[in-house]
Amino acid sequence: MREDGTVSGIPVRERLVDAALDLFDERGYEQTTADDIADRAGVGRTTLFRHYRSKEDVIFPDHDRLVTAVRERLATSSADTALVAVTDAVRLVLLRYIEEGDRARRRYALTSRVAALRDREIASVARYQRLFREFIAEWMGPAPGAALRAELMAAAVVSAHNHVLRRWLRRDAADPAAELDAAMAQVVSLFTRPDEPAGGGSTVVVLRDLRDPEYVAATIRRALQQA
Amino acid sequence: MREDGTVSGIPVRERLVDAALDLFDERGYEQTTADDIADRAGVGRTTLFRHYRSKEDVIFPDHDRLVTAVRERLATSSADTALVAVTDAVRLVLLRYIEEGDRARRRYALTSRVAALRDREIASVARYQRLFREFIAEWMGPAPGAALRAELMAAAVVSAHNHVLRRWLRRDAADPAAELDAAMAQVVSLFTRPDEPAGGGSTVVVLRDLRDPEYVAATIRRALQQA
DNA sequence: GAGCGGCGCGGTACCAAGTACCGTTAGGAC
DNA sequence: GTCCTAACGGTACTTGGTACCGCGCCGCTC
Repeated sequence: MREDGTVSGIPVRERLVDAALDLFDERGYEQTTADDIADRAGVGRTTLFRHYRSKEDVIFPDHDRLVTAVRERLATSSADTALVAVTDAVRLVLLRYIEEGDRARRRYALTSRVAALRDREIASVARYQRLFREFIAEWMGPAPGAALRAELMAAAVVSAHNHVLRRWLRRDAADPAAELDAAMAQVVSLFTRPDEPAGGGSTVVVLRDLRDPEYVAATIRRALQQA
Repeated sequence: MREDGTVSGIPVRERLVDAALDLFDERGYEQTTADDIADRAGVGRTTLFRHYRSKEDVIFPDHDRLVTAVRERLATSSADTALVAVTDAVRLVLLRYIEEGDRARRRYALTSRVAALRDREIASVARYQRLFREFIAEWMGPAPGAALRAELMAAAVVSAHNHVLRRWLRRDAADPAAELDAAMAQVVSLFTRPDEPAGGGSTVVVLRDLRDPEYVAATIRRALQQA
């Protein structure tokens, strides 16, 4: 208990987020000033800007740390496991949003209504996309056309993420992690096809439905012998 | 000739753009105030905000009109010519940038340095992407998985555009229109393949380098047993 | 207990973007 | 000339964001 009357042991940062979300819902984003948020949280305006760089930042997750986590996950991968690393990394982001639960959904409602917040969210996503683009480009190597393929694939990766995330936010996805895996499998299958020079001698096999493993193995043998 | 000394018959909007670009180069974006820009253009600050919604807007193209042009181009298409319309529409955007010539390159240099301007550019691109997503989704119809495919394809379309545009901005593209056509052909070929539903129990295996077929077969067995 | 140093906080003052409003002036129609 | 419109400039205001200073609390040491 403090002498200013605020009884809660809730940290200042959390109180600010709650205050901001409540006020944005009540009056709208533009109609809410930084003073309003600070007042409701029971702190001074200075304190708000000490904890968050801007009024928008209050309701957004800590993208800096998440980007770092993604970068680190990508870094711990060899050429063999590159696509696994990408899938893991993008799942990292999705799970972080899901952990937020209701807060993520309230933010989604806001970003749907307020252009400034939507732009902000998009800019954040672009940072992830850039990370994936650089990683995939390095993985693909300097082959002709690889730069474009890397850019397309990175865009597809974050789009797959966004697609599943939005479905979860709208409560249309019962098992978002599984949906993300499926979406990522589709992305991977899109960009790793045997037709073109698919980079440096990669072998891609796509099989419809689950078949007898021995049949699969035989198919693989044939495919490899053709290559 | 006017009595305030400004001799030029150059329109106010153009003078403002030139003034802004010059000042951003000289002092940097943040170090340049709206007053500075207006002063150099020989107008009042009020006039600046009459012509442009914000300080950033001064150096960006009129995306509102371009978005409208893209929407109109997309609207005049049947199901048969949908992909042609998409290619035409995205070429429309590329050509508009190219028309700007040096101005587009100066803006590119700025967006590379200034985060606020980069975010702004990204937000603009997102609007085109949304347009393409909605158009492609409608074209693909309500088939299962179409929403995701539309999202992926829209992302690929704008990524292809951005890739070629950046190459032209860096003077790496001699014939940007041709490069865009090639990139768009690649995008279209990516998303119009006969194999299809990669979601319904398909198994995708990617192996880097050519290895012993028996090793590959063993890997496949393991993968299938996990599934 | 007395001193002390760091840390989180609040207050004030300031800057710059953007808005609202009002008065002025140039230029065309009649 | 007169009236009307449209574009411009100036002033004042709101608000996000920064810089700076001073205060109180806490734990530490002596």
